[in-house]
Amino acid sequence: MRPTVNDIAREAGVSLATVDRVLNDRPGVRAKTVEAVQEAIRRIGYVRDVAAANLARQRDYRLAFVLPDTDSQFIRTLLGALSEAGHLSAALRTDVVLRRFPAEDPHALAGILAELPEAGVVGVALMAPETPVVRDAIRSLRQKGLAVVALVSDLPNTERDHFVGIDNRAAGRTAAVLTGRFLRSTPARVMVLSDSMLLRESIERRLGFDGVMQARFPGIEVLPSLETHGQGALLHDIVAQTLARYPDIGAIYSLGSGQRALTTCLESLGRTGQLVVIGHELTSHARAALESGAMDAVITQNVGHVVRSALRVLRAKSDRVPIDVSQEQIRIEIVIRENLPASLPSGPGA
Amino acid sequence: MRPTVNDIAREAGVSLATVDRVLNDRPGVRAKTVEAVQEAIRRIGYVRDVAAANLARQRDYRLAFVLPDTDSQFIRTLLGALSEAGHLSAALRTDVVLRRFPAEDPHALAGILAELPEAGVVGVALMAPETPVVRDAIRSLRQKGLAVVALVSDLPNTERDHFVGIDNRAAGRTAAVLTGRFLRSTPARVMVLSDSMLLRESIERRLGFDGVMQARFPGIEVLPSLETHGQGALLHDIVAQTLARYPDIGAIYSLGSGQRALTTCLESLGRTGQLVVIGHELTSHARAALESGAMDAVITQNVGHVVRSALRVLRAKSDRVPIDVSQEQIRIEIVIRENLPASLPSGPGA
DNA sequence: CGGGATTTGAGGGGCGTACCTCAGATATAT
DNA sequence: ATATATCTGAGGTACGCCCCTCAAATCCCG
Repeated sequence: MRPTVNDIAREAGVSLATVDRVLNDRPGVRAKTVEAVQEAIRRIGYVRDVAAANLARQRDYRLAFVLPDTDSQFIRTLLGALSEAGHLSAALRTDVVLRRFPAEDPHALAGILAELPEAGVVGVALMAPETPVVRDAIRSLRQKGLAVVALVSDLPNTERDHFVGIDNRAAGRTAAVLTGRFLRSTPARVMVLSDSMLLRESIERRLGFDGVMQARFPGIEVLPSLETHGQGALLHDIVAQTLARYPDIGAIYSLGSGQRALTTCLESLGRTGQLVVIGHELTSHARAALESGAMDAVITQNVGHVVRSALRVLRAKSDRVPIDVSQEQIRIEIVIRENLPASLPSGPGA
Repeated sequence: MRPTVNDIAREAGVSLATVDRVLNDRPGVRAKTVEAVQEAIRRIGYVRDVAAANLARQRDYRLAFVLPDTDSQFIRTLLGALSEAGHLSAALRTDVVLRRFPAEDPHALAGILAELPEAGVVGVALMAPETPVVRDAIRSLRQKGLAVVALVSDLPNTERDHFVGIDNRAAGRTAAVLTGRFLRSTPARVMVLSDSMLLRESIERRLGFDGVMQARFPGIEVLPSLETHGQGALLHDIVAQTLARYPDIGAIYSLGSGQRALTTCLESLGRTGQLVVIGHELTSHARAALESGAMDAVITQNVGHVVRSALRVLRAKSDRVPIDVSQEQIRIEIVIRENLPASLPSGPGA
């Protein structure tokens, strides 16, 4: 039988009211008595029944996901995972609100963040670049008692409680090893594509990639990153020109998550399957590319896991309860055609 | 505000008692009334508050993990994950009992399974080979209302509710692609090691491996599986002899999870780093081997995830509640040094 | 249409916790 | 020692649900 508050009271020789005051940090208890109660708690191994507590407290976790309003494949995948997690969160007295902000406008983002406390939100999962305004907005949220986690893209110099995502340098290193080992002939060049090199993820991946390439694959030359700004036509031109200029390109490393334009481009150039193609994020297009052989490997994080982890961490932080570190670690997954997870009925759609 | 049982009563124009009878399948309600109540439930979108229900019902999930008593690295890792999950399960009113059975004795296993219902167990996670006795034991458990999941090793022809683990054929295919692509020179042979080819996992992995090798890597010859029966000395002799006999062996594929003997053996032969070495299951030794470069890749399943998934599924089955398919899917993970997850303080000990 | 069987309603007690009030006990300062 | 401030105990109500009992209402059948 699990010990209850009544057991604590008996064990500590105090009343239920005092135990309650101690448990919930209410004032009006002598330090000595607090001590005695805590000692009793330790002795009998009491663990608060969170379910009962939440019931009594009428607690429901109102959490916000704040994402840029860009319409990338990755964001869609994330939204898919979020709506999927939403179905089940009813059972966990959690309700999730979604806020989008103009990708290039930190002030708009700060405004949105500032409105959250009034909306009764107790925790925020935020995917955004780190800027001074955002740092201030986060500090202000924390001071108001909200829990804040950085999602996918870390905000290391802010007061966020936690980061849910992967180490992108390690992801870049992983991509480099696969590229290097998958390449058959060794004096070769690698083309690197990126939506934008202003994004922290892209920079970090590139750093990791270059580090490994220099140290372990001296026969491979990595070209400077080519920015495509999410524009398919631009990407097509760049890739075609670069391939023509360097006939010894043996691999393409795509730093961002937009894989569709790349695969259709290679298709139209008749180069599908001739190059090692490695990219990031398992979107539905990346999945199709793996299946068709247009891509060789995808380095990814399990977005379902990311979303669920963010929810769990926000609840835990909001309860001031420790998190299970091993469960909340997001792995850098390597996906090839052979270990592609079965796709599930509910796609990344709306 | 989430609707409650009272809302159902009001909406359906019946009393609370009737709602309760319907919700909990208690007798004494006309079919028509049942219908009306269910209609009301649907209309207002009622979802039972499982936490409150469990509280009222004094429910605690008594679950059993039944594992062979072999002392392999993998079992240790599994036990580590289990004890880790145990810490946190207090909060989920779950208590886990562990039962070990003599690996080669299906009847002893059946006996252990048969005792579980009397011990108040409501769900079982079982890792065992499928035999007729075991099939019968599982059927009997199911008939008594227990939930049964197969752990790591599937029991496809039994009445188990669910399988928590990976598709080992796909895992073998994955290993094959990595082996084939990591190998530098192509007319080459691959040595295949296995603790025992009687285990379903080994057979399935081998099948997957061979399939891909034949189809995609015609220049690679895969040798017959060599059985080492968990004996380090035997493994040493076999590996040494085989390497001497076939100088063109370029890779070693280890079907089982015992990687320590292999790496020490290669070390003593002075061959570390010269061969592509790929194995299964991320045990602490496999982790060390990846870090030192003694192994090139490990195909694995996240045992922490496996254990937590088993617990969630057993609870869900026991509540007759649907499971979240995407969350319960166990991925085939590819681990190389670069994406090795950080090791956590609590190792696979005790 | 009566009588027995079935269905329904009303209500209470409980699960473990939160949060409130008020009276009484104890400590502290003067 | 007294007045005041601080601490403590007793008890109640609530959360959403389960499970039980008993009486009243309704049904079905002959």
